[in-house]
Amino acid sequence: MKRNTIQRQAILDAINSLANHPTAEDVYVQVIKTHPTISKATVYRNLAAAAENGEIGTVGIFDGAMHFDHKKEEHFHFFCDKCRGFIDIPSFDLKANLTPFNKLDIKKIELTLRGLCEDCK
Amino acid sequence: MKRNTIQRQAILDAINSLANHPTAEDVYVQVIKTHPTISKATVYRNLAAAAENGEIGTVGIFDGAMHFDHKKEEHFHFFCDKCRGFIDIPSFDLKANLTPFNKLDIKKIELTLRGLCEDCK
DNA sequence: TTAAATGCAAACTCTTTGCAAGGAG
DNA sequence: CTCCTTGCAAAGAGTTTGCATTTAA
Repeated sequence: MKRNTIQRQAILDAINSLANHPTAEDVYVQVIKTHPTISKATVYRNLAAAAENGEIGTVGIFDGAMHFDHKKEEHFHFFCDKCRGFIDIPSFDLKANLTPFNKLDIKKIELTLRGLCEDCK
Repeated sequence: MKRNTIQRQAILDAINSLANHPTAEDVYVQVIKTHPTISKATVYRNLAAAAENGEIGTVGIFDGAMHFDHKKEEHFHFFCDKCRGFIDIPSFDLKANLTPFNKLDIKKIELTLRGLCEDCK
């Protein structure tokens, strides 16, 4: 049975207020501003559980660390190889291109574009 | 000036003979069959250099470790969440969907589908 | 009351790095 | 003869886990 702890709420608030694509470390740094005694393990545990439940999304591992996403709906990402930031790309339909693979049970689509963003190019 | 060492050649041979999407560990295990004294650090260094040069590709981090790819041409991947294996998906054109983002300098497209493969579903 | 969640520290895995020795060009 | 590359071992980073304690329900 999942419990509504102060820590859990603070972590979800943090990921929403960042509205970024933060790592566990980013979330931790944000949370300790208001809850200075929280443990980093609690941040990891809650982020993993929230991602599992679909309460938050995961972007993937960039620069060595998993990045989480406050948006739950399917969308794609552009990752700038220079400033290391993300830009959201709205989801579009790929099904027509995947009909030859209709034997596969596709549950999730992860599309990441890499290159240089407008400011960095 | 890049040198043609025995180790470098053995590592490239290994990734081609595996023809999989092996991790550095997988490549190491393959290489020590014929070169038992090679160091794992050498495997990591050569894989990183080869990926940098475009001699090999990278698939991304799955199950905690980077997976490399003997194929250099752009293509996509399906990753089975049960058997943890990859299936190659031929590249298809996404440009039409990305015209609203033509300010971005897109250098690489990484598309990973996740779900269950034919055998696992 | 009681089982789930926390905090802490240690452990774990993958990867990188410093340095002396080896080897390709 | 150079200096790039290797092997080794240690370090590093991100993440997970064991366990006693706390706390939500």
